[in-house]
Amino acid sequence: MNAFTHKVLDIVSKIPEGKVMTYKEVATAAGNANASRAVGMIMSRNYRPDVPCHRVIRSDGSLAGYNRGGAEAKSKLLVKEGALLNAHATNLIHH
DNA sequence: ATGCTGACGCTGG
DNA sequence: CCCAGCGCCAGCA
Repeated sequence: MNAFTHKVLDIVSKIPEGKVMTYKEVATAAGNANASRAVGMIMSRNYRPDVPCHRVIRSDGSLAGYNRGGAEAKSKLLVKEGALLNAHATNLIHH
């Protein structure tokens, strides 16, 4: 994989519990502010257990997807960690 | 190599 | 507030 992808995985793996980053934030930190879309692609295809991809959400606060239990499990994890503070997004996922 | 796809993001109507 | 249209990039067929 290229440097960008590697960096993205590295950054995501370093997101502390209780905190979240947006796809854009990750993309920017990885060196390409406009590769937010690619970041999502990496998360969906290049998933691994050491990369807490559930802590990566959209800029608008919504959760996008999760390849390991669905948006449902993702929201539960975030709420549990105290990272999901957006009531609207939470409600959005929790029906 | 070429084209399409998608866990995105922003602007405009 | 909701929806449609573009631009961007790394995978994959």
